[in-house]
Amino acid sequence: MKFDNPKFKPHSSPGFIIHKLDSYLKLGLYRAFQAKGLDFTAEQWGVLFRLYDCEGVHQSELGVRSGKDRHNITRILNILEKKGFIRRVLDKADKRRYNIYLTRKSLEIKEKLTSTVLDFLEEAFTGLTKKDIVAMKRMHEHIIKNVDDLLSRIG
Amino acid sequence: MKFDNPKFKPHSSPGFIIHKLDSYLKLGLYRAFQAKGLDFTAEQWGVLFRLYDCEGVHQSELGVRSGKDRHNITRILNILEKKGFIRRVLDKADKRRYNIYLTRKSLEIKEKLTSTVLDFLEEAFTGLTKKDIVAMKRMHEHIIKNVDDLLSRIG
DNA sequence: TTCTATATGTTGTCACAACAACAAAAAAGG
DNA sequence: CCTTTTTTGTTGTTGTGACAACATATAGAA
Repeated sequence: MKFDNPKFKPHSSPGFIIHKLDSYLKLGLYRAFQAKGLDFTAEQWGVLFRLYDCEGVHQSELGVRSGKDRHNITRILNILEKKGFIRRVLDKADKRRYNIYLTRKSLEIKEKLTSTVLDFLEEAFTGLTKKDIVAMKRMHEHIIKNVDDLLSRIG
Repeated sequence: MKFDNPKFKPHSSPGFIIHKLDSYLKLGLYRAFQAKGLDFTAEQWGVLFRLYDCEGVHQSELGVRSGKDRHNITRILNILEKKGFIRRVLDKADKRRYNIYLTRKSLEIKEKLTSTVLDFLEEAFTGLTKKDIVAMKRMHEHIIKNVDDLLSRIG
């Protein structure tokens, strides 16, 4: 009964804080990109950065690896394609699939993107020790697992 | 230099995990509501629950208190009004303002909503101690402050 | 082989966040 | 008092997440 007491208030609810935290991190990273003339959202960066590791996979696979469903990956890839950062190539063996490849343009900005993200993270996590961050991450993953179990049970 | 090392991977980035955590908490709460026949998103609940404490405030004030800007609060209130959970009442003294009031319907489901949320949180945070949660929340607020400072500086 | 089920990707809808532009009302300044 | 600025709320656009429906292609079962 961690929450069932008279002092429970929505604005101090863990969910409320976590939502705010996520919003701030996304907005902060977006601003950090803007400040360096990079037109990227946190999600677009997430997908592109994932591609640096697994170029050539098809859309659904990329979605799984970057935590997006196939609907959302379609639209994020539309944007990245329009901006010239990725190419869709129809799979010869399975004509349902588009395999995704990087362009020269996206390879050229990889370093700048990555260092911007690292600088931002350094600043966002200033004052926390590595140990803190590891402990926090473990708790986050624990909660995710709890909710995942709950979702599986509900269906 | 907490992040600047060869092992840095996007899928283990704190931002990635936090985004996933936020998504799961919102989806989990939405499902928990659905399972009890309650048609509420996490955000709609957040605004309504805030109103239980400060009925009668005007929209922008409600937005500040529930962490939404005035654009988004307008749309969330549109939904809550359409569903019959709130009423907009034009302020006599300041005709720019709509003060927001609860309806009988929203008062009647307050208990059911609240207990659904508390049950969900209990389950989501199973395995974490109160001390863990307090420590986690403190870290979250610390990061939020770091990013907030950064955003103020960038403008 | 043929019929059915599944996988892949697209499109449309709704909810939400961030942003710009707008109208109306109030406040501040002269 | 009148003009300018600010506040309040709305609307439109874009990006994202969750969902449903769809077409096409592949896989599996009869």
